[in-house]
Amino acid sequence: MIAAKPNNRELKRGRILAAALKLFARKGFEAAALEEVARSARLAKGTLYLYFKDKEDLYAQVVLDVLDRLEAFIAECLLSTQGAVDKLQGVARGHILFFTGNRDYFRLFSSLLTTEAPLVHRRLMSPLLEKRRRLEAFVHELVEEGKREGTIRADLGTPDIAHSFIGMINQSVGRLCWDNELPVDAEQSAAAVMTILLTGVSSR
Amino acid sequence: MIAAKPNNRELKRGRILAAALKLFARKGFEAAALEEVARSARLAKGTLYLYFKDKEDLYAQVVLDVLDRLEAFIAECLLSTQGAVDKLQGVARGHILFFTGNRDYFRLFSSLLTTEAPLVHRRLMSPLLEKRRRLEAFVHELVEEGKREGTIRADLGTPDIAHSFIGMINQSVGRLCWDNELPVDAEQSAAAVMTILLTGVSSR
Amino acid sequence: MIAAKPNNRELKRGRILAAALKLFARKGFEAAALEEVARSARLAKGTLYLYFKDKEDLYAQVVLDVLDRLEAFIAECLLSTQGAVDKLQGVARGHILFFTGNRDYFRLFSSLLTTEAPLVHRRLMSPLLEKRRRLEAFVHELVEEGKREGTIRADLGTPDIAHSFIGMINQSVGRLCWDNELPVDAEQSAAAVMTILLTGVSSR
Amino acid sequence: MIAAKPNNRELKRGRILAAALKLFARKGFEAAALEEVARSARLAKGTLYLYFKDKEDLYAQVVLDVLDRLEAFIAECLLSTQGAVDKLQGVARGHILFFTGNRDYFRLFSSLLTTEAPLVHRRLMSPLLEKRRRLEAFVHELVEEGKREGTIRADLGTPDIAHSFIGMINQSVGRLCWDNELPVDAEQSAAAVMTILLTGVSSR
DNA sequence: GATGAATGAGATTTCATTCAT
DNA sequence: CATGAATGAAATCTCATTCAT
Repeated sequence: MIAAKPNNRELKRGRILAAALKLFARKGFEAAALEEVARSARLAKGTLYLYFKDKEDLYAQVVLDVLDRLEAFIAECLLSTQGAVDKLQGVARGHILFFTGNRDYFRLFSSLLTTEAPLVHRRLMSPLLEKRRRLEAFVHELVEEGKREGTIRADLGTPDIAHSFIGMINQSVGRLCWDNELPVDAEQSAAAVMTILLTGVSSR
Repeated sequence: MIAAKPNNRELKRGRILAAALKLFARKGFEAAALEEVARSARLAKGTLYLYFKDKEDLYAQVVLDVLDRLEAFIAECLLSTQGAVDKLQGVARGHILFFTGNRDYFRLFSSLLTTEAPLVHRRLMSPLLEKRRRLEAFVHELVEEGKREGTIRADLGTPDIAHSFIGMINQSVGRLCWDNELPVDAEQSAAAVMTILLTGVSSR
Repeated sequence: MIAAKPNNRELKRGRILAAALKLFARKGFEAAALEEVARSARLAKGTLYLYFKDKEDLYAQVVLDVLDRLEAFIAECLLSTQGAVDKLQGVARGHILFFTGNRDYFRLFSSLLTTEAPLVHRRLMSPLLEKRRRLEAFVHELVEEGKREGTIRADLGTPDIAHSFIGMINQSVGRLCWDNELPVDAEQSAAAVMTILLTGVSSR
Repeated sequence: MIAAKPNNRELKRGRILAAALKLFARKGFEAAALEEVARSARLAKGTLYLYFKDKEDLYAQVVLDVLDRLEAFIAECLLSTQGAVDKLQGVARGHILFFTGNRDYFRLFSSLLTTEAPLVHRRLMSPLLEKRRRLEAFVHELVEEGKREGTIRADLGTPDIAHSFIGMINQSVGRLCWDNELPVDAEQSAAAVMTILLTGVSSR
């Protein structure tokens, strides 16, 4: 009984986040109207302000929420992996599965890089960028691990390798998310990325 | 005297495009205010409408302008190249040089993928997407050429290779454009991308 | 308490309609500024849009409102009339009383015929024209009734008679509404119209 | 040769007046754009201001021009008439012919009564109202003449008769101008008006 | 005289945010 | 806690008018 109230609050907060995600992802920060977020969450407009300070705060929370889910999902994908290369493939599979599983996640993530408006307020954005950086740092680590294991070439710069990997995954995800007609086969896509990353495309 | 007028007109049109590029790139389509574009171009608000039908038209022209420059620049970078691999490196160098030369170009280009609002009006966006598709098609062609030459492995899917290449370049450009402190060495960056793409990161 | 809210809403809607009527009547559709309507209704500009979709919608509602009142008023004027001629006189008295009672009604009604701008949007105007047509149709009916009764000459075209009657009333109303100094005696004016209509002005 | 220049000026002034008439009549004073007037007159926008002080002045001149034509046309219609009743029929015929001959004349004339915007500036509108009043005064005179001749009943008020007549004509003209499908038979319409006016519609 | 580019005031409309209930 | 009516700042776009050429 005592637990019911907070649960209720969490429930509504979740409804708002879900509604806001959909709208921010599809229309962008500026064009998304809080009116519609509220309607979609079956709440009154004014109620949003009981859960979030303002529009930017709501946006930040939505993004943080998605980043949390991404991190958790990736972690789960890595549970039964062994070795740096296997883990990298897990990261690739994880990303592809996560984003193709809900394309709004991807749209939001993409716009994260470009929307400058909320970026102005660094205090809000810094935790977001923090999170993003941690994901990148994790890939860095895996590459380093691979080098130590001897499975990854030591003569290439770790940042170069890490960014190549991330770029290939992003593109892969992007292709699957934008082209609606493509059948999504995360396993196959992750495998293709790993093959090219590991062995290169040169015929020798 | 007769030549002065059209020159003048082109001049002002250029001022508007430059001002708009800066703003659209930094704030996005929605958040960019025409008032500020006008002020930045040292013209009155209403004057913009003598050169562009409305905000969307202005946006479209800005993007078309940038895409034209990109295409021309890439073409120039490919003049003295020989063979598919060489040309791919030229494309990589071209992209990196072009976007790091003016970071607003990159910001605009990124937002092109995410901004949904103007996408609604397909008539405006279709030529833009057309142009983007042509760039991708060109990379596809180069990969095929490489396969025919025997310099690129035939056992990998052309789309997989092409998208990996594009993803790596984008990430490379993105890194250079977002991290202000990085010294930009397009030559070195393009070389790193090509090395990884061609020979892979596996130690075997 | 529960009843207070809807009442309040209706009250404000009425304030807006009244303010808009005054302005549309005096300045016409284009020249009337919503800013002034809002000020006159003691509301903020944006509040108008909680009650009406846009300016055209507001205009349409104002006109519909006036037409409703006119119809109701005429109906009331006909309650104790007997026979076609008596009813026609009732219609004349009703019109004259209604329009001279609030000259803005007349101004709005006049502009209804001439303003082209909102006419473009037929969906809005069609119900208005519908209403106007019904009033005309009613006069037609009365004339037919008079012919059947034998009180109105059967050798004249019903449309000619009806339009003459309407024209005479309109002019009468117009004269009373435009010339401010004229004392308004609806009874006398209606009687004069009916005398001329019935017996003509020829000395034989 | 000396006459050519002023002719040229008169020619252009005429083109502007014609273009403005069309636009003012169809869109009303506010909605008519001088840009379009200029284009339709095959002149530059700024040139209009060499012929007219401002938009209101142009509007006033257009209306004066139409009123002049109307007066001249009516005068012509009265050349071979004899007696008050005959002259009144001439006036009716004249009006109907004039306005149905160019419906823009009618639309402008109608809007003259309702548009308040230019009315504010009385100095401009007073000559217009002056002209309108003269036409009404002329009808008054004819009615008085008829009374003196013994062809028109002396027991009815002259203003009542005059306004009835004018109202009937206006309605007649309006019907013919608004209903596009009606065949315009000025002769027949004028005759119907005169019959009803003279003999009334009562069966006794 | 003629032009048409430039101006900027002003109009409509949207929407984040507040607050009385 | 929840509501949603109200606000008013801000944005886009139009157009009468001016003025250098």
